[in-house]
Amino acid sequence: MEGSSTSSWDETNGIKKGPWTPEEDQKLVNCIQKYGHGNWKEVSKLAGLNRCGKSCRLRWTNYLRPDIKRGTFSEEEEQTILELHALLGNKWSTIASRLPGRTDNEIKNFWNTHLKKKLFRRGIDPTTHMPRTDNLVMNSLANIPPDQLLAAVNSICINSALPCQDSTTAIEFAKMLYLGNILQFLNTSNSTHFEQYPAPLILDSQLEALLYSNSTPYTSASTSTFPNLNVSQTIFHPEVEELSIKSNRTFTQQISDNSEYGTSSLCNNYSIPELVPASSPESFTVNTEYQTTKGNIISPKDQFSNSSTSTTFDVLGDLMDDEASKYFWKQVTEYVLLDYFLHVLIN
DNA sequence: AAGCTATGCAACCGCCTCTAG
DNA sequence: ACTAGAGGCGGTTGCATAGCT
Repeated sequence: MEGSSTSSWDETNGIKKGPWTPEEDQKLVNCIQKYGHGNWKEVSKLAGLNRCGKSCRLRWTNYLRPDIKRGTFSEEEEQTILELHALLGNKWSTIASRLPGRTDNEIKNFWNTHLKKKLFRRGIDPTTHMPRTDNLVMNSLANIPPDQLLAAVNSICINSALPCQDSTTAIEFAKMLYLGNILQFLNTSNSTHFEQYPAPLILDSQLEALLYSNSTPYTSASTSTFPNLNVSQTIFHPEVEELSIKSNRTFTQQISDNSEYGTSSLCNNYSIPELVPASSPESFTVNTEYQTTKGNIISPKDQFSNSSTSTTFDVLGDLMDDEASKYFWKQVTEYVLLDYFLHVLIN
């Protein structure tokens, strides 16, 4: 940045603006070493700089000051910023006063470019430092007639290993689906594995409005038909860092002999079959089990009496045409979502 | 290799507060 | 008590560069 020749001039005052040159820096440093910096307008004049006092002050405090610590923030510094921000909000100068050698501008930039995104990915609202599930959409679920919610959630979970039995479970499940959608939305830009399959879910406009405006009430299931819960077009993204599943799991496939269908690709702990439209596999089965954080191996049926460790996906038709392909991936998607949510419940 | 996009960060802008006259 | 100017602060912009297609 410095040394660039893109500086501009303030037409009205004949004051130079833009990036500082090394010569200007040297003049400013020499002047401050000689006279100090009581009056910035005076500093600018004494240094022979065509800069306003404000610009000189900023250059000194944010860049030239000898006690500035440059380079990446340490873990401790990061933690301090997080704690102080939770306490103080965007009081950058106050936060900077607790971090020797760091400027408010540097901390502000670090927050906006790194920490905010990090918190968001962890499912934490960077403004309130509270879990992001505590929002209007979550609360609005309680206003949807229980029977409609139950029906809607189970229509999404069709063929899944985990049908909801009551509206309370349905609400909890809907919340988790929603959370999954948010996480998936935040990470679609990194997805390469599924790019050949139906487009990943982008949050629909109504949901997006709820997220960012916090003003549109979620009306009713009958008119909205659960746009935010429409996971049928979603390919869940298993590469999400925060979702990295710590448990060991195995996905095995049972494939008919004449099928070319069955090459696999490993994504974190998931082994998901690649779609190779060729001869028709009749079905394949996913077997899964879970390891808790305490190391116990359990199966879904230990948690939900009607669940199974094994789910079979049927493939429609003789050929994997577009419709069959979509149907197939819909099932896989739902299963992977369920798999993750179950993991969350267990752990 | 060239063009495009995303990211990081220095610097600016506008508003607020403080203080000297 | 009032006012003008300087300093301080948080938000925003725009440029340089890295990474990707």
